[in-house]
Amino acid sequence: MPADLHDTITQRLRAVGQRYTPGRRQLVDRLASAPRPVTIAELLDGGARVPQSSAYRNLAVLEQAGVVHRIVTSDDFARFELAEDLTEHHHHLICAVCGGVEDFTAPPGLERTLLRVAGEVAGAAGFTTPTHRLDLIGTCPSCA
Amino acid sequence: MPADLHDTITQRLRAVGQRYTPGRRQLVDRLASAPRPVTIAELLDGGARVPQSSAYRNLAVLEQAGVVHRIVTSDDFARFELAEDLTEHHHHLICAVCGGVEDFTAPPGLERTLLRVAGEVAGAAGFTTPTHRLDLIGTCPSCA
DNA sequence: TCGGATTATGAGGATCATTCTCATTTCTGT
DNA sequence: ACAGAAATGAGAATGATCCTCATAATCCGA
Repeated sequence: MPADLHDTITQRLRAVGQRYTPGRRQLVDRLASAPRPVTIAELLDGGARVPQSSAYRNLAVLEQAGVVHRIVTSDDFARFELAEDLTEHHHHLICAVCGGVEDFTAPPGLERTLLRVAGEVAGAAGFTTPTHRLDLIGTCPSCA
Repeated sequence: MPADLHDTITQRLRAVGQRYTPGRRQLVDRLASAPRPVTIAELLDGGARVPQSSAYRNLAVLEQAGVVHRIVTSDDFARFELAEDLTEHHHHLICAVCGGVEDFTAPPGLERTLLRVAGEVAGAAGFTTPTHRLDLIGTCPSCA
């Protein structure tokens, strides 16, 4: 968590004509301190009073600014995390039963290969600014 | 597309106590002939009359039987494709703007590495029967 | 092959995460 | 401080998805 995290976020919000308000900062703090992607329900329940409509609206704004990333699994709840370039590159281990998500980091060799292949394949299909997402799907211990 | 595709599907449905009815077969045929994952809306619009509630129910049944796979992107529409072991192992190129999905196959070397890493990471986290999903995220030509 | 039990179908209604509306509050620049 | 613009929050509206239930199709034993 860089010391200038909030400065970086301020800049990104400015770039899309948005302010870094207290409510948005509160959301960012929650996401930064969570060890895994967080659902809206978790944000609303977890202590601090965050109005539902503001949470949705501000997460959408933060997503547009490239500050947060929305993750959709097979359950009905979207999950949010800080954008990778604000934390560190990682991937997800997803439970096919309950939709739960865990973080993990891949070995450097695999990442290198992924980066190269992503560029090649995306280029061939005419896609621009490619990034990649690697999910491992299985059954988590509590659903086994 | 194996000649015994429908036999295989019949067996998988039987295994979960379900029948391979004409309506379900129609859905499978649609998915088998599509070059990319298909949305419910595309299934409903595309010529043949498929009642909405039956489409949802039967796709859920086929998913439980391991015959079809549900793909969720950032837009509001779930997409469906035949399970990988009924077609061939492949991955997806997803447009971050419109949510559109294209298929692609990864080089064998990358697949080998992915398989190994998936087993290692999932095992360490206590996840069972791991599989992997590699998505390349970018902007498609029509959204660029 | 026939009848009865079981399962699938389809039309419409219900659900619920998400998004929108709008009156009020807060911020920014002067 | 002030005017204009943007953000907030409570509640209503939206819409993809799922459920209900009466009808129709299928299976199976005799």
